[in-house]
Amino acid sequence: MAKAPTVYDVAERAGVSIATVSFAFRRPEKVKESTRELVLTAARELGYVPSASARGLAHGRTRALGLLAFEYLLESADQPANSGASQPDSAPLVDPDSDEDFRHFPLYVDEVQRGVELECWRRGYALMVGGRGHANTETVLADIAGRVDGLAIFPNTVPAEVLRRIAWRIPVVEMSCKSDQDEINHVTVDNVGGMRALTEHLIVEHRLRNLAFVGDTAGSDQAERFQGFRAAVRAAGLRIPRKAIAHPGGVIRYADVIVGDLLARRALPEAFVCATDQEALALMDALARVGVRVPGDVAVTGFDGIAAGRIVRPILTTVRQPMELMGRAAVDILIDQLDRPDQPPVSRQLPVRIALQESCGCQPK
Amino acid sequence: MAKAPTVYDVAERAGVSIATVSFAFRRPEKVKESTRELVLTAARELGYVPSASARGLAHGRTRALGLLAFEYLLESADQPANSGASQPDSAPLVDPDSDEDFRHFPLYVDEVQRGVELECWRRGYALMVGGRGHANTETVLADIAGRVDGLAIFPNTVPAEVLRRIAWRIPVVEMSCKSDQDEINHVTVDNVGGMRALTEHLIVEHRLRNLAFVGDTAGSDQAERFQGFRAAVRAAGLRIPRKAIAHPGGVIRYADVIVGDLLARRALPEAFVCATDQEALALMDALARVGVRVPGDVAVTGFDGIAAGRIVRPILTTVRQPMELMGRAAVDILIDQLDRPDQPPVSRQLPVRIALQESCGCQPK
DNA sequence: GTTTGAGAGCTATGCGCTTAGATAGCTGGT
DNA sequence: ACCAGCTATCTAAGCGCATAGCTCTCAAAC
Repeated sequence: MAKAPTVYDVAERAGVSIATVSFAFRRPEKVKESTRELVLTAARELGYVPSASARGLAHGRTRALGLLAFEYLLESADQPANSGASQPDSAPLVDPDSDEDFRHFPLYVDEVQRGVELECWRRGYALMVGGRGHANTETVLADIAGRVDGLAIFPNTVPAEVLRRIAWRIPVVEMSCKSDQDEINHVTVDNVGGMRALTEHLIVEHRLRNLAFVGDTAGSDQAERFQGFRAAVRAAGLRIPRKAIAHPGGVIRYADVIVGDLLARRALPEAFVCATDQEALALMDALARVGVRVPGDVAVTGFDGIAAGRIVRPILTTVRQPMELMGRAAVDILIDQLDRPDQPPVSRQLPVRIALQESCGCQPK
Repeated sequence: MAKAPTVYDVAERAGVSIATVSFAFRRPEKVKESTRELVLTAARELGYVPSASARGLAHGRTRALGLLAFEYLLESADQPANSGASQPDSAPLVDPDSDEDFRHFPLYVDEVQRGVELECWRRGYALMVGGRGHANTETVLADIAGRVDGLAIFPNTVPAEVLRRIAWRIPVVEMSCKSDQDEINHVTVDNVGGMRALTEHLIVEHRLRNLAFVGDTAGSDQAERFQGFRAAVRAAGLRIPRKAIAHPGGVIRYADVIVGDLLARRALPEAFVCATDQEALALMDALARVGVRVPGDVAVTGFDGIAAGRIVRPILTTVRQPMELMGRAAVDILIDQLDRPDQPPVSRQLPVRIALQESCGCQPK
């Protein structure tokens, strides 16, 4: 790799000062047309590419936003780059059926991330995505935060304390509902309303009486969904479950245990209303393994609207979040705060949609 | 936003020099444990976050890689951030069936991108993703290139000339088959072998004789697939189609026209072997609209293995690329070149797998 | 008692760019 | 002939960090 040419090289070649070179790129109107041509030509000939580091340092702005990705699946993230590449010349293998891949991607966060990307580009920003990798979250976060003008993060990925320190310097937007009073921006969806409407559907249309809520309710979004569920159950005059069905190790990993336990206690409800699609899918798998039919024996619903829910049979009934829109809204808020600093933190709520499919007993199409 | 504290602020507070602050972070072994504590405490209290711009400038390395995203769908990318967010308090709408979203995401490139991300993080790099937005490709590319230590790009997104200039400064890897002799790295899949195997399947298992290849064959990957198709057809002693079925405006957009034309000429083949999944899906839609049944009247196959192919009925038979792996391999190559400069360009080919599903006439499961 | 050498920390410089303010070259009015 | 008012360009001062090379301290070695 040759040493990269700098403004100095371009300036020398074009016979102007470095200031003119800089202006030729950033303030075309401040430079006479002819000299601008001169500079640009010299730059092209030398293969000059301005250093964003230097610009960021001098200007104080990087024109990049950051996103701390949510790493839901560290196991898979740890696979080395060359696994599977061992037999480059072997005959192609026939692989009749595998939807396993789509169980892991794209998830909720991936679609939100896409929204973040698209909006960043539309607004002329670059996007820096960071992930945990092997380092601890705080290190990675600082790494990203040091490179960008604003930061978007997924819920429950960063300690509030750390977040506050960063929000003190650059705008930060969290893509989840607001927890307590914080000085961070938020993009949320209508968790309560969505889950309430879905639950009402089960009660009114499918005449189900014995509904169970499944999922970890620690996250604030999940808690809101549980709240929406209870509101619907209460409004229908049904018995309100004290608590959600869950497992300390996570519903997804221990779906079999949960199902086995309910079966043993002959306590299978008429419907499993799950806090997330992923939990619903894991539960449907577990139910299938022990021969419980969905939706015949029991209805199952999710929340999010991930692609995997459309691939499985029965298709998952769920509440679809406007994921791309959430990402876009987050970026919109960040850029807004950059353009007009010292604004109070914003909280923007987006609507959701109910997607009635097969797993609740509906016959779509 | 308060002004961000710098090494100077931290140094002053900790009562040391800025060099010590810097060392405390980057070369922990060079400062005494106690002073390191002192510095880190001061840093934490001030909310110090090192500026990556400054570090990049001083050190010459950014520890970030770049990816120029492929923007297959500029229309959708142009939607503003607040569309749809207008009625935040309205009741959730019921939306019985919509898989439209998954027609656009995730596509082939999105899954590759995910591989790039995961591998970057695993290796301790951040990833800068750039997209066209409104600016022209060259501008955006320079913007990204100026920020990173290495660059990954999708095929046919950047003029070779521009690429060469950048590759002269930082390692570049293109995720497609190598076109001519160029000095950039490549990650490829076995386009020829995969398409040949799939075509053979149609000929041998389904006893089809009249096969048509559909798709733009300008891209080098697509050309290889066409080549694999012809090889299989020739080996079976069948008539080799002179050229692929295509349309100047793109198969995807003009699938209806193509189908209408074939129908009018009564020239419907027994199988449409498409160069990409997206083209296959567009074709299947067009066929459905005019009442041609798949796979009853005609078989259809794709290439890529995108999620949307699993969502439609019939499920699309296709050749699955190891997309995540491609992304990982690209990063692997880049980091390798960074660690050991002045190596010759690499080209790594990955194997593919045939996914036999419903659209070719198979009965999976 | 003097010398050596190994820490431990500091000084000083430069990375490549932006930009405020200085300067030089014109035009046109008086 | 002189000055005001432009315009086009330049000079110079950082931006925040990394690091080579230096200084200082103190203990071990002679």
